[in-house]
Amino acid sequence: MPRYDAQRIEPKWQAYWDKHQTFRTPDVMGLSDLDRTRKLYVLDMFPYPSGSGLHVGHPEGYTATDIVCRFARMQGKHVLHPMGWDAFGLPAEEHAVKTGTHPRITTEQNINTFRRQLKSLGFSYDWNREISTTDVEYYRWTQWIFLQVFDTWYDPAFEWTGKDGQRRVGKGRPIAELPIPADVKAQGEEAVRRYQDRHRLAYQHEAPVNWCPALGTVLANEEVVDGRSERGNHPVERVPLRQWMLRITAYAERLIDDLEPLDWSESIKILQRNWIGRSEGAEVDFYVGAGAGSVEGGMGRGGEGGTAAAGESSPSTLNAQPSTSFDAWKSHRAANGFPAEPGEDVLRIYTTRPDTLYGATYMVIAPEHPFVARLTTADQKDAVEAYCRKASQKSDLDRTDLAKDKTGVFTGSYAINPVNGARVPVWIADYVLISYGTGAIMAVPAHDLRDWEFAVKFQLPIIPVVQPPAKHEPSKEERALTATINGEERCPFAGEGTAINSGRYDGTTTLEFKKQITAELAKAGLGKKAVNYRLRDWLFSRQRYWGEPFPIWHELDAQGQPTGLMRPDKETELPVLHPHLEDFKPTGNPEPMLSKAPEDWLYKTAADGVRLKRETNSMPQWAGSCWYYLRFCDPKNTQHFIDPAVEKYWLPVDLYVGGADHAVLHLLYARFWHKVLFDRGHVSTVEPFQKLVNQGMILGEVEFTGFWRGPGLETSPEGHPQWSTACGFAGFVSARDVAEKEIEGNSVHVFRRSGESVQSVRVPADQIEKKGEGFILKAEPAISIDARAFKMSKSRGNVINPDKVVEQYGADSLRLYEMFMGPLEQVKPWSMSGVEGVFRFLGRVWRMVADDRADDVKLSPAVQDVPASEAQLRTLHKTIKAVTEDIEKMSFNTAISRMMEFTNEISGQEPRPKSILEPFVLLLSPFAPHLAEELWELLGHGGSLAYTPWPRAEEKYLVENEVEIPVQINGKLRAVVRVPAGADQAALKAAAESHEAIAPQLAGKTIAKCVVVPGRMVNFVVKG
RNA sequence: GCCGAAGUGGCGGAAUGGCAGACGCACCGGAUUCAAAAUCCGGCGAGGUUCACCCCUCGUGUGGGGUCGAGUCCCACCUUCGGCACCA
Repeated sequence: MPRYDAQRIEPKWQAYWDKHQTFRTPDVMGLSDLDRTRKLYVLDMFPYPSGSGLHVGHPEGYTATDIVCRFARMQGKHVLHPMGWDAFGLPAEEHAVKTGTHPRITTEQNINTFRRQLKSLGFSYDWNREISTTDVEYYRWTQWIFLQVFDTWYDPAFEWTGKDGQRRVGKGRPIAELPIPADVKAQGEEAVRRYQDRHRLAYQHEAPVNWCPALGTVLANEEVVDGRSERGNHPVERVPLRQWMLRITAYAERLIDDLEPLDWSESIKILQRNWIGRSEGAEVDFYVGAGAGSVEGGMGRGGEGGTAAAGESSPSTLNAQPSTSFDAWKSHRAANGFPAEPGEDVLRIYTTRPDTLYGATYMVIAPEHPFVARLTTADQKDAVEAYCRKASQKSDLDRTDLAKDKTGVFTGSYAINPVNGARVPVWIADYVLISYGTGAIMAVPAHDLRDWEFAVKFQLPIIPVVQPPAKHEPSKEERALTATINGEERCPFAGEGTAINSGRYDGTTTLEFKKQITAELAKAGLGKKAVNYRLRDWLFSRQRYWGEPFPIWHELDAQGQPTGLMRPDKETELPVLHPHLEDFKPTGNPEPMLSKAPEDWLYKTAADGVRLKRETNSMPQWAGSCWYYLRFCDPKNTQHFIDPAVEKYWLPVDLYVGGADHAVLHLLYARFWHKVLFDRGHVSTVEPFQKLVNQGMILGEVEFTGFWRGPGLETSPEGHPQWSTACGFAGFVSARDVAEKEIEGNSVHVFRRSGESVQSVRVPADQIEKKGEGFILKAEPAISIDARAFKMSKSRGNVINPDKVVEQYGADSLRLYEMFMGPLEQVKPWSMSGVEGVFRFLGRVWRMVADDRADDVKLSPAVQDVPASEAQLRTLHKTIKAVTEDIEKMSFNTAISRMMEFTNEISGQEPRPKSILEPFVLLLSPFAPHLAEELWELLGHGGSLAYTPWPRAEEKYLVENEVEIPVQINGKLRAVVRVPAGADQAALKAAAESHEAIAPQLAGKTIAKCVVVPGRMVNFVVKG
């Protein structure tokens, strides 16, 4: 009695594909046909093999790509479809801390679980190409690429033609080609090396890390929540540490520009553009002199005495007499131009509104700005130091969270506005970030909301310099900042208009003003046009064990201290393996884990006698995922990271599918590395991923939540309060009377009327009905209930385990259900009865072909070698056409409905011609490959159908003799007429007019107009 | 706050500007069965009308606008979800 038995069929075909290497991609070298129009590279975002195994979210994207690949193979495409593991990362290391198990062992176990699970779903990966970022032979090349980045500097002015044949400006060039200024060269070899190091795309920089003293370890950003450790809720400090940075900002412009032609959704492109955050404006130097006082001749350095001089300045008097040293400085600038480095006598600021320079009434520098000490006068010293200390302890989050309240402190010093010679006080405030622009701003309170807020709080002068357009209404935010100044209600204006109080520029429009003043400042050597990015350089080091070690050595002096000079490992010395560690306990200080390595790993003496210490930071998890798509093309190559001919054939990835959570960082980082490799001639395309699709998240089953006041609840075995009918209904309050509140970081529900807190409880669906907009309790219709699907999480207990689904319904059902749920890119809730539904469909397909009453597997007696009827052929070819088009559009849910329609129609018929069932099985095969293979075999074919040509929809079977055409009167449907398929306008109109339901309605009325669309519809517009 | 996506039956969803609700789930009725499971057939937006077949009105978040005709296009707003959030 063989029913549809997924448990029998699926392992059988998985073993068959394995044994026959059905999905093995032939090597490019062995291909006679290198026609690139035939190649298709389809890539899934490879998973992090976590200890909890596969999640139902994974097979969603993986099934979609698998369908595309199986479909493409049957259309004769040469498909590359690999899978691997993004296996470095924290959890394995944390497990090691707890149990002492080496992360490599944990990782291997997890990978084995993932591989088994993926194989059980029947994906057509070429498992010969499986790679893990933790493989020694893989990260050897990750380290190699790092060395390429290390060996590169960015020349923004370089004009060249890339491997793609395009002419462009700006190139990552070998460090050996970096021009060395004569004065640097004169200082000797060491100075040259340090100069080069400053220009590399991989460079070192002091940056704060999250150091948690209680845990004795450095934490990743995602392990820090609200300034405390996620684990244990201990305080986290920000301590500066030497870090590796990658100069991604050098590529910001190209990362924006090259986005344009890609086949990505516009919203992802916008997300990336916003992340890069390009802004255009000007850099302007404000003179602070040798302490903003007087300067005798030349451009003397500030020095120790500088701050004292500033202290002598009179307090905030705008438009005071410019000092003579300011004049001297200006003429020096006019003669020599705007210097690349600002020097010590000026504060360099960045602004997008150079047109508001006349309204600058003070300046602000970030607490970390290098000029803080210099500009602080003796009497302000204590206040400034206290402020900066406090600021350094705040995390970025604290600084932004406290946005409502501006803080700051006056340095005691003044700067001089280059456009009008006004003396403006210099303040320190943490609303200015050291990491953006120059870390210093000119404040124009009249036209900047933040500056306004600050100026109001500290009573600094506000000078309007932009006249709003005549019918300007202040925006919401502007109005919110309304303040009483000198007895007058005023608010800031951040928009564009015409200049006032701006000397000879009065009357100029904002746009024109910007252009003019930028040009004039440039001519006077006081400023220049500048572009800034919100994007920061990429902090590329972690203090972990389970990441790629850096192939870098630090030179040590006689005392064993690092000199700051570095030596990369030679290519032939790669890979740099992990040192052996006995235990994985944290170091107990902010030093990286690898500093616990044995001496012989940490130190060596170079041939020239210099003592060297290894870099002890490790690379972030992003590193391995930045280039895996390249390695998949040539995973076993021991000579190159990828063979150039292979790269040229397969790249770019034609379709890349993954979660939207990687829409920004992973894609940006990978694109950046790809561009560096392109500039250095290692890859032939500018972009790695031609088409990108983000699958939507799968949520848990819909839950109904009620709110309960007072006692009377039961307790679940896990100890959570629980409701059942036995509790009655008296304790419920309406969901619409409940508000969500944050109390000490936890969200709690409170009853609006009394403020008392209430319990949220799950209510079974059978207690609920729909009323109007929402849901209510059947028993208590006044009580409204929340209905929502939540993200799957262990704590909520709504996680669906794919293994269980496969066990109960089979992989084909899981695959089909995930595709049938709705559009791939949409967020959608899980529903077990939906799985049941597609399972029943597969059962119907089975019975349409196989005899489920026989004792062994054989064809249904209704399936016969008889010619198909016209109607059957039309059904088949309509289905072929629709399914084919839907797969091409990646509209898998509608493709499946089409196949259901076919089955509904054909399965009841007898006899069922083999000739229409066979093509149908082929249509089904990308979606439910195991069942399709089994039925294909049953229909008398040997071997796999994986390379059988895809059925073609033939037009001749699609034409209908008669069609139904809707007839409307005044746009409302009134009848349907049957007419011959090719009926022209006149015939259609005639048929419509004479229709028994229409004729009486037209009688005696004037037909004002008649719209006839052949093959579509007829509409009479009548009067009277 | 800014940017993006989306609001269609009880639920998931379908509809090149042309018959709204395909397909599936849930539910209801029937057949089969000793009975059940499984399976098969039928019904299923709301309201009205009718013995019945039929037919009519309303209906795609809200309000407006264009069109012979709008779920689809335009304007304004509301709600939900995602991202960013002192970036000068």
